[in-house]
Amino acid sequence: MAAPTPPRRERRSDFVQTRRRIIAAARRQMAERGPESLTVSAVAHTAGVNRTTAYQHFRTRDELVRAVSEELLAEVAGYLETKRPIVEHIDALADYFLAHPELARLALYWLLSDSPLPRAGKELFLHETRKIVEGAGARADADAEMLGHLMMGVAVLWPLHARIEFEDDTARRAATSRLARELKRVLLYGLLRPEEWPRLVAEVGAAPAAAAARRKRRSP
Amino acid sequence: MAAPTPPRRERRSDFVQTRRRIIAAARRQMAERGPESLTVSAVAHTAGVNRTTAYQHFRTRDELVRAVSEELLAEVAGYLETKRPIVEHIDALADYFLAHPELARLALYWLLSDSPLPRAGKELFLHETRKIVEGAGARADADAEMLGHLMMGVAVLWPLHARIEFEDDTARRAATSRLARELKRVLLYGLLRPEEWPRLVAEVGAAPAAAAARRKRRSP
DNA sequence: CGCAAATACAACACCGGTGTTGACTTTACG
DNA sequence: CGTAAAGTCAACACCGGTGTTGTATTTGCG
Repeated sequence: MAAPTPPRRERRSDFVQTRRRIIAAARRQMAERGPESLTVSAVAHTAGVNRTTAYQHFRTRDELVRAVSEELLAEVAGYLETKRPIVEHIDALADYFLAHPELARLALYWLLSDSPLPRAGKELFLHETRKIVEGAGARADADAEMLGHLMMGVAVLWPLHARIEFEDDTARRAATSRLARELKRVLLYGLLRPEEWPRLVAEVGAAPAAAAARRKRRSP
Repeated sequence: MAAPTPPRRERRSDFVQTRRRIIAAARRQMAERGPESLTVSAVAHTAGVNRTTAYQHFRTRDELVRAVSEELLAEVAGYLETKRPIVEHIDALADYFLAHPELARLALYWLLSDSPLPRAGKELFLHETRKIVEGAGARADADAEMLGHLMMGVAVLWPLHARIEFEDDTARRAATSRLARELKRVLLYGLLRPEEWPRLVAEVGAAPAAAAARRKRRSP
């Protein structure tokens, strides 16, 4: 009576491997054309698996998309863990996003169709900019959340754009490091010479105090 | 012999007006769900017009999308004409993009499916950042093209994101002006305090000479 | 061996779109 | 009035997807 379900033997190895193959194919397809246009038929085909087999692993198309999404999200979270503070790994991050257009397409998909997961993804991102702004190295009057949106814009759009703009991977990576450099430059020094734009300065306020001041105030 | 085509009378007024209605409906639909998911059926329906009538104006779905796209592109070009230098109209621009999510969706559509028009749209945008960088008010070592990509990212993503994030228009506009302020702030002063990030400074180079120097060199 | 899980395959019902066609109605204008 | 353009309508062929079902086939393991 201990086990009303007799220990059913399972051919786990194959099952798991097939599932992996399906997810991998789905992932490739999501990288190429986005989750919206993922079709179970195509996924099954490129996975070298019958369509009905795919339906045995994922009851609906949507379930498949969600499975891939969750896998991706976990991966990114894990990756970000290893990169602190991220401002010192901008190049690595840029390369990472460039190498994983599925992320960009997924983010877009989320953005365009308000599903439950997007919050998690966005928070993952904003969390990082908040840490920077709240740290000692940033200017005092920065707006972490809005800064996050600035960053998110590039992070999402660039990988997709680069794929189209540059044929070979070498050129893509070169352009990406150019972008990363400009990002770093802007973060450090800004773009405009304040003395030439008095009207802007009036709107934003004069050169701000440093965030470091806060820390110093705490432990003088 | 002057007129081999006898002056065919045309009921222009209705024809033109119907066409307008169809385009307007298509535009609304593109703003809501993007050009990919535009369907002639839905457009005809919301235009209060029979589906076959729509097909009399635009032979294919694609032709309809292209017509709307061209109209939009022309509009943006016209709008940008009136806003020089654009850095002094960042709020107006932000509001404009926020009010026209069709643009963002179209840009995305272009970005994701390398069609012929995108170049024109992207160039329209990069043209503006180039003018800024080449003007006297920018720092000397800015990379106009890459800067353009930074800007394009927000310009495209923010309107879509704001639509989802904020229910009412007031909140949307408030958040947008917050974003605009942060953008201006970053452009003027950057985000990071260089003295706290020696490694970044080493990568990018020290505080750069001003672009104005170039001008002064030319006419001392 | 023999069982059961994992997979394959074909057929089906269903959906929502595209683009076409032919016959009908409305309406402005010469 | 008569004509032709503009629009309506219903029906059709076609496509490519989804999800289901019933019947095979392979394969690992007790």
